[in-house]
Amino acid sequence: MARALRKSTGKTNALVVAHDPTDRARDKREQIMQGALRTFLSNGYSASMDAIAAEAGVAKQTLYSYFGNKEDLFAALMDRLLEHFVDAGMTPELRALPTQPFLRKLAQITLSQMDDWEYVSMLRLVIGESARFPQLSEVYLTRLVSPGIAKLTHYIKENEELAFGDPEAVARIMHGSLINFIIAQEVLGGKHTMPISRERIINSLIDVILFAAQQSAQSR
Amino acid sequence: MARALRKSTGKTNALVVAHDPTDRARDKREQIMQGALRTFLSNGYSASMDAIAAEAGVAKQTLYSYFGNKEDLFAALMDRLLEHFVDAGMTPELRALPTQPFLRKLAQITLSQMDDWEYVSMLRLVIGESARFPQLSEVYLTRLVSPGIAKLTHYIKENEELAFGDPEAVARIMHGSLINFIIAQEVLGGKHTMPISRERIINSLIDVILFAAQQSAQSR
DNA sequence: CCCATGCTAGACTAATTAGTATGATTAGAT
DNA sequence: ATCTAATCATACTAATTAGTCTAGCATGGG
Repeated sequence: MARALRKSTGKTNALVVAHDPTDRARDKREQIMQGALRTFLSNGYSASMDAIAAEAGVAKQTLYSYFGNKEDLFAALMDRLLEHFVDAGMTPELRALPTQPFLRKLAQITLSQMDDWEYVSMLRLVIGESARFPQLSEVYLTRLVSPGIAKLTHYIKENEELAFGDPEAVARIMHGSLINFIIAQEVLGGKHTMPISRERIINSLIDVILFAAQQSAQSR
Repeated sequence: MARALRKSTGKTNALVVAHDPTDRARDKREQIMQGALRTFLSNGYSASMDAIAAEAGVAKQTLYSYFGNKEDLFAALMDRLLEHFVDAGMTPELRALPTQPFLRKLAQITLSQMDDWEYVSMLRLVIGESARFPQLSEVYLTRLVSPGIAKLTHYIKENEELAFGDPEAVARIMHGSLINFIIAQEVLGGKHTMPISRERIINSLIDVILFAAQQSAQSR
């Protein structure tokens, strides 16, 4: 990407946002990505370039001057989108909580993504296009899923209240049950067909994990 | 579907399978559906009618004489496919097993679907097309997921070794963690990116559930 | 003031696609 | 043998699509 190094050297226009050529390009690029994001997330990869240009409020030619072709645009977009969802999680203050509140908070944060239309659409897109774009799935797994599981695994290992024989497997089970809840309820519309509150899922998950941990500790 | 009631009244050809007009139509229909199935599962709904006709070894016109249009064909197909996966499960001999072997067997059966290309492709398709064909997701949830969870919930309720406060939530967690394992490992290709054996998942899931059940029973 | 650059609008190409039409071929029923 | 109905191969229409091209417009830097 031809991004010059120089920063803006002097602005002229007071009303409009400053427009260094570099800034200008960055803004256009951003504008395109916003429009493309909405369009792809709404319509899948089959969204037309005309529709994207219209949604972005940009000439079709401009799309092609910023991104060589549809696939490049899609790839760049999904890359950025996934980056955006990379879990900041496992913050120090979260880590400082006692086990039960920690697990509850973690589950709540995970499930709060259900309310994010972009996240839900992204999930559908990643799964739906996983045959055509295996690379996309791979990035999703590598950037989002794997680190999340790794952190949870590490937490379980470090926490002597959670003495499981196979921390990684337990982490995957916890994480998986939550992600699948999002898929069933939001992606597939289960909230209409077979609804259940997320509190019930969270409570039972925590109960099961903590009870099992106690028993596991006892039986060693 | 114009299926005449009369059965075949006399066969002539010894080599070729008997061809009552009715049987003939049923065979053609079957032939079309087989081809359409492979094509849709490989390429998603964007599979072309020409490709389907070719794969089925049938003239395109014949597709349209059996199914009014692409969407009808797709709907009929997915309907039948989902029907095919409706869980026979929870057989009497399974039910007769002690709790631990029962849960293990149930999990094994669920995860054995990972090895079925049709099942994995169906999952991808149902999720991927859930925005364009919400009806498809609904049928999937109603026919496959809901009954499975209901049966497991019922089993938990009836089994005094599994005294959970919220059997349905626990059933959903168990089921969800297994389905998500299939999605992550097979649909998204996690078996290459972040592999883990299904035994570890099954063992940990059973451990967690049984330990939690013991503790739950103790603490009441 | 002028010019370079990026943008726009819209026409255009070539390919693909759902669905239709046609005329030939086949095969079972009488 | 002949009639009928299904099927086939193929060509066609109309719509859509990715990607290109062109000519004009805007704007900020000199």
